[in-house]
Amino acid sequence: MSPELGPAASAKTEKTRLDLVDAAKAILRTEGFSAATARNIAAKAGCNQGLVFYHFGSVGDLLLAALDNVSRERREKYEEELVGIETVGQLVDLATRIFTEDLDTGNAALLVEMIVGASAIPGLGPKVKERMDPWVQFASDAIGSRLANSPFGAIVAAEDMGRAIVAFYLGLEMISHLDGNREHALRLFEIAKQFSGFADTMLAGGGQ
Amino acid sequence: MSPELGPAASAKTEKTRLDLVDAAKAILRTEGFSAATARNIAAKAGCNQGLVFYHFGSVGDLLLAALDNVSRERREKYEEELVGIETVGQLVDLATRIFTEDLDTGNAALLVEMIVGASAIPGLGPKVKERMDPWVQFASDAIGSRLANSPFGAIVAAEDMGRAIVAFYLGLEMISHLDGNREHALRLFEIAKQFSGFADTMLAGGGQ
DNA sequence: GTCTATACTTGGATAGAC
DNA sequence: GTCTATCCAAGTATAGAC
Repeated sequence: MSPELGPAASAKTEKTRLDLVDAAKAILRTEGFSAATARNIAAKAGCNQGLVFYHFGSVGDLLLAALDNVSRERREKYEEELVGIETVGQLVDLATRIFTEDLDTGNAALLVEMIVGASAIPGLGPKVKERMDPWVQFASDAIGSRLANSPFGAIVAAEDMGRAIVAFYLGLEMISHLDGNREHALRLFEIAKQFSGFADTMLAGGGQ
Repeated sequence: MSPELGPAASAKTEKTRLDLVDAAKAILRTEGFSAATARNIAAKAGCNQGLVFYHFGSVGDLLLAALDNVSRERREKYEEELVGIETVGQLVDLATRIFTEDLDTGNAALLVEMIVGASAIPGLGPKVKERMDPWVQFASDAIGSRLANSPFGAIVAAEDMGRAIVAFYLGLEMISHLDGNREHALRLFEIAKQFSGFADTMLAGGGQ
């Protein structure tokens, strides 16, 4: 049989690509942008450094592929979890779960590293921004549809609120990361939970 | 006259040190951590690259000196502005002014760059953290003394609130920087201002 | 104290063998 | 498609002349 370009052959090269993406994700999560070099990533993927450039063209493009991968995974998962959420209390619970998970897996760190690290590679900034917008949108949608008819909705646009939430999320990751302590951040979610009861009361009274 | 180690001689070397610190600040503010190399900084300071190591020992220590310098400047300035602040509305006004200024001067960017970039240099993280703590403290003090007697004060510890504010501040800088637009962030402060009237009413009623 | 020169290291990227 | 070898650029840091 002649060497095929069929499923078997492409499956192997696809594995290499996936290994590289996974390795890039792992390094961004645990060691940060500055450690995400072609050599480091390839070593973790168990393949040669040159393959980064063969498959992705540049280190920057591999990192973008890693960011895309994480974004897709998270989006699918959390959009599923969003259905059925009614009260502000439930929304805060979901936000707490998302944040805790992203903090522990390192997904939040990956996001921060890519946003801040983007300035190190010319032209990377706008591409990272494109990939961040869906997250602001997700937060806006999650909150907006539930507060539009409330007193809050009259004052704050959903998009502004979504941006505020994402900003808070990113900032909390930075601080938690810096002092190596997630408890401070998690306590803030407990406080939000306490206020959510108050918010639900207002929504029940002031809604449509 | 023999070459003195007195005021004239030390004044010149002091100028070199200051030039290096100023250059480091400028580069961190406008080009970020990854561009803050000994060569870049020395070029901007108009002196030789080797002087970075002569005066500061390493690039990391020069960057810490730059961070110290910015922290001191800001602290002196803003503590002065804090006296006489009574209402939550005034507090929000001050916060807006601080944030706007830090955004436009690049001080907020410098802070973010140092926090995130710290992981690139072994041992830098804890030293940056030491220099961040006063900022959380400043925010805690500013808010804590004014809300301690309110319904909020019963639920939220001043330190938690200070951390939340700093996290929000850092996150807003990241997002504003990424999409090159400060208007979105500033709109959130306008919203906070609208709510501050509500808060002041509650404080007037609920406080001693 | 400041400069030039240089040693050493690391990282992006490509060429060419297999 | 994957590997080895290599080029080139940039960065930290030091030695030694001035």
